[in-house]
Amino acid sequence: MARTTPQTHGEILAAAARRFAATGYRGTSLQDIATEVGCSKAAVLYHFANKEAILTALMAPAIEVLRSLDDRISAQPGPAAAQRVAAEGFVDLAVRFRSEIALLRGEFPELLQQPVFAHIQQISERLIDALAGQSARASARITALVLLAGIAETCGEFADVPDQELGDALLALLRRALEPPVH
Amino acid sequence: MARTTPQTHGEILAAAARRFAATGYRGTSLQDIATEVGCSKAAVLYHFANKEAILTALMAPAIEVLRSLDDRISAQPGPAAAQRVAAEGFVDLAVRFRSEIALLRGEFPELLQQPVFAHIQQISERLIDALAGQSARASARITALVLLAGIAETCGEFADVPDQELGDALLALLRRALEPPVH
DNA sequence: TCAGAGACTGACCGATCGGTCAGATCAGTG
DNA sequence: CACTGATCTGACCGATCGGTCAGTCTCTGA
Repeated sequence: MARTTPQTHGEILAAAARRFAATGYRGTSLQDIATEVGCSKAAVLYHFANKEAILTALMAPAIEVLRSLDDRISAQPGPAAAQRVAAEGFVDLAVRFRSEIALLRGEFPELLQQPVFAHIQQISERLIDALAGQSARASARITALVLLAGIAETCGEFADVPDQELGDALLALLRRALEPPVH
Repeated sequence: MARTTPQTHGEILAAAARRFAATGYRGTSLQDIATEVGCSKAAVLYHFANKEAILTALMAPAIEVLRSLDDRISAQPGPAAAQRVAAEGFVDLAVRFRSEIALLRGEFPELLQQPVFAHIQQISERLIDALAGQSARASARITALVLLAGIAETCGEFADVPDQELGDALLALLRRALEPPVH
């Protein structure tokens, strides 16, 4: 059963992604991942310090893109421009990283409290502000939060829809649904 | 420590609702609930057959309303009427039972597979069909799913918003966002 | 007075969790 | 040949999980 290939690291990541997507982060044990890879649980923990490190490695690229989107939104001159950039950027992120986002499905609240995702919560609040057109109206904030959560929660379901089509549908939805900023 | 009052049943339900809302169903242990009530874990299991029975008792009223909404939608003469009834009925349900729905946050996928919620999955698929105007277009189905999931996932966050205001905002959002049925 | 029912407790069970550890295997290097 | 470092294993750890069980306490009605 000894594996001579040192590519186990990548195999573990791929297996973990499949299991997390199927049964969630909490619902997946290290033994589940090890079984899927075909190695021992100890081998998994040889390549990764702990279970959280596996999730971190899987989410790192998406988090980096989210961070840069946050910077771009902050650099916009006004609420209207910020809303447009936020909508387009978030849809692009959701489409490109839908499989990664799907890993977090239903566990956003708990997972966001882990130190790795410490900044994400603040970023998502700024994202909601931008989508709501910096408006303090309750309806604008409700709309923004529903759309943000809805897209994040469901984008993983559309694995069979082409990027272009999914992106167009989501962007059209945001354009119809978001309330224009008061000026 | 012996409690002479036989109202523990209700206290357990209330405590479980608080804990489930705070840390989710999986993230709440029977011991957590018992500690919150101020009794032993065995006492909790004296009043309820098992952990799932507590969740079932908490969700029963909301499930009953969802079932009747499903019936009302099926009785509509055409896609346009069905879409309108589905939108209004779902918003009403989300607003009235937002605290109950919040208990399931992030655990819909796993919880829906439990026998208690066996029918819910089919009902929610019919709900999506109705909201999508019975359309087979991908964009219509994407829109319906995003809105349904977004509302279900977030309605618990607006505990401080009055029913009327929340309902108006959500219904207005649905009216703006949903694609009209093809006829 | 006392039997019995309802309410409840503490101790315990097997299973599973994330994680540790000593050691085995093996390829490469001098 | 000896040695080293990377890879991996099986056995094990303490903690926690949902759930069981025998027995205790209190109240009530005959």
